[in-house]
Order: sequence, then C-alpha cells, then structure tokens
Amino acid sequence: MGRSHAVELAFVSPDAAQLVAETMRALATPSRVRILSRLAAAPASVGQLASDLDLEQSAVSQQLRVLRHLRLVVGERRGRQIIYGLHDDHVGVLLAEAMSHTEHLGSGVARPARRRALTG
Amino acid sequence: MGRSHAVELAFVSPDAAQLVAETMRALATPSRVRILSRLAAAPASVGQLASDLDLEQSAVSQQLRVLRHLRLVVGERRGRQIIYGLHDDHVGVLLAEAMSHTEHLGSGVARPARRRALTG
DNA sequence: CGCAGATATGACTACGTATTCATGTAATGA
DNA sequence: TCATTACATGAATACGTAGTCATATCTGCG
Repeated sequence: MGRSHAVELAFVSPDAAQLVAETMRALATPSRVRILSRLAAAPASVGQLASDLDLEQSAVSQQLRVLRHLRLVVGERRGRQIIYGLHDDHVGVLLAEAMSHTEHLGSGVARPARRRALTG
Repeated sequence: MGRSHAVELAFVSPDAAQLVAETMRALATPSRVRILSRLAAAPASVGQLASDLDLEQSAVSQQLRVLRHLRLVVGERRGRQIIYGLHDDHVGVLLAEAMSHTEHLGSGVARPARRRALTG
C-alpha cells in the first residue's frame, strides 16, 4: 500500500470526525464552558446556574439542552426544579484537559495581535 | 491554588472560559479534526493533506491558519512545500481524549440515556 | 528574468447557532 | 380551580465562520 508507513494510528473517518466535532462543539462557547465547570464543582438547578453565571434563564436552558443532547450533562427533577450535573467523570476529565491545554498555551492564543520587539 | 480533590475544576472566570472555548473551537469542525488526526499520524504538506482528505487547497490552508493560530500545528518550510505537524504531544493527547469520549458515547448523539443519580 | 509549483490570503456566499423575547408546560400551594 | 414558581421551547435577530473562487506571495529551476 505505502512505500513507507510511519505511524498511521489516529486516522479518523469523516464520519468519526463529524462526531468528534459535534461533541467538541459543546466546549466551543464560553457560556457552555462556564456551565460545565460550574457543574463540575457541584450540581445546580437552572435558576442557580443563571444567577450564578449571570445569564438569562432562557439562555441557560437552551445551552443545557445542547449539553443534554450531547450527553454531557444530566438533569434530574426535584420538585419544581431540575438539578443538573455532569453526565459522568469522563466529562470532567475532558474539560480539565481542555483547560490544561489553554493554560499551557498561555498568552496570545486566539489573538491576531502582533508581538512587539520582533521586527524593527 | 489546588483543591485537593478528584478533578480540580473550580469556577472558571468568563475570561478563561473564553480562552478555553476558542481553543476547543479548533476541534469543533470535522475538517480540522481530520487534519489534526492526519497530522497525528505523520507530518504532511498542504497539498498532501488536501488530496488525502479530499479538500480544496484553499480550505486546507484556511484551516491550517486557524490551527496555527491556536498553536495546535506548526509548519516548516521545505523547499517549495511547507510540512505541517502537530505542535506538540499535548495536542495529540487532547485529540485522543476527545475521540475517546466520542467513542464512549457511541455512534448516536441522541439516544435515550441512562442517567446517573445526582442527589443522594 | 520568466515560468511553474506550492501555499497564503482577501472577498463572497451560505449555513449554523448563541442570545433574547414571548409563550408554553409542569409542579406546588391555597 | 387559580396563582405562582421553575424550566422548556418556538420565533427572530445577529454574528461568526467554513467553504469556494480568484489572486497574491514565495520558492526553485533554467
């Protein structure tokens, strides 16, 4: 097949890539990252999330719907409220990995800002 | 600044959430996931990526620009071509974690899930 | 220098979606 | 039953961006 096969490990099919992308999309907005990190600390109701993250209740519900759909969070009815939490620890690991990465990158990651003192 | 517990995911500031989201956005599209997984296997030129992933050269360059900007890939000039590769192993870990999570969820994004108890 | 290969980059279009507003639905209490 | 609390959900708007086309830049060769 190939003249020199190096390491063809993680070749992913377009289908699998689609799934990965859809899942990672959940972490692609600040609001959902905040919601997830909040739930990673402790389960909370929708209203509690809204007031704590300073978001509209509708917005929280909409994002929770997305996260629920992606199996990243689960909701459990408790009287009038619905307590949300991370679906499992795997989600926390993924989130931690993402944050670790961001920390590792540090400064000027997603900014087209020019660094000074490079060229005259 | 470390809580002594399983996942040290405390509250994340809106600013940090923004950074995390921007970084994770790189994995939020199938084309970039495919590019990264391809580069995880072995470095490749732009044209090679284009032909192998069946994408337009422009599209590959555009996405590489994003990935480069997010410090996920690096390009190295080699004659007329530019060989791209993952920025470091950390990127591979993140990608593997994402794929692992997706595999764990299965092929269906929307299925009646079994939930785990939140309140005890 | 002139030409071809290889990649980068603006401009444009199309699509997804985050947010808000308004309303609907479920659960508690009188 | 009606009122209130707590969430969910359709509709509309605004914004970001992935992909395409055309063009520019940059490299190597004769």
